[in-house]
Amino acid sequence: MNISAASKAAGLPVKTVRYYANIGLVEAPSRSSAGYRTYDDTAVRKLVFIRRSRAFGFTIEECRDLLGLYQDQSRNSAEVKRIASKRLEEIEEKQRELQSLHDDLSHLVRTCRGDDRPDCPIIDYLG
Amino acid sequence: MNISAASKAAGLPVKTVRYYANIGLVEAPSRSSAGYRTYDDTAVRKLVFIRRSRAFGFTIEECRDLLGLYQDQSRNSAEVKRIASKRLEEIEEKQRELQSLHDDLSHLVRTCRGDDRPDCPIIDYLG
DNA sequence: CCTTAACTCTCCAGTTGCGGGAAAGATTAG
DNA sequence: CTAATCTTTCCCGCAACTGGAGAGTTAAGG
Repeated sequence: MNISAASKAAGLPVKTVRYYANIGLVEAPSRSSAGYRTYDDTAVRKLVFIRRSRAFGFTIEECRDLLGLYQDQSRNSAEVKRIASKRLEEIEEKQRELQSLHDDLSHLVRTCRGDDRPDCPIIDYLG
Repeated sequence: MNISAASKAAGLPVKTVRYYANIGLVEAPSRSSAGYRTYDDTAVRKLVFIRRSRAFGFTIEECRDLLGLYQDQSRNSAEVKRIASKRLEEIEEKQRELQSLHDDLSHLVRTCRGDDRPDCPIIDYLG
């Protein structure tokens, strides 16, 4: 499988697939005689794993750890849970932050008339 | 006022104050004979305005626009409202995204035993 | 067999919004 | 007078890619 086939199978851009090997997140693929990267199903499965991990917002370093656990048949699920819980707390923190921003900004937007006059509670709030 | 006094008054790091002038977000401050930047209350007010705008998550370019409107006595509040509404929609989009991630990830975390055995619904989901 | 399109390679630069740190000059306190 | 504390400019680094240049490779069609 060449890189574009692997990228389609994994659901990742070609550039990203190369990038993940460059930073050592996945092992460097073997090469054809012309120097083309060749991928097998195992490599694609790892890429899919990373794509799904990234979709949860795990950092590359966290993906590295998760991928290690994925491949470790003697892993402790506690370690996986620890990493996931940490991410969950970050998500909850971000949610609180966004909720606060939303409350404030939506109030301002509602009270702004939005016409051709200069009076504006949004500007008043910011200034 | 030297830069550190202005930075304290504005609630922004010194580096950030310099950065905002470098990218032309605020006008370049006048200089003392030794080349030190000097700030007045007007300059500080603009920096505060930017800090508050940034706190809402407006990009630097949006801050540039908002600052222009702030200083434009003949502005239309409609323009301000348009920019703020756009940001509000982004916030809401992000909230939906985070809610979805939260639902999925919290479910996985709840169902993972988190012990010394390898079985793990989180890994199963990602793999 | 030849052309041409599509694919792949490496390398470098840019993105956003700053932060860190070096080296050099200015100012202030004691 | 000296030491500490500013301040300056400059350049690098972060996260996680993305875009593009320039060069080589391969597959399809005529």
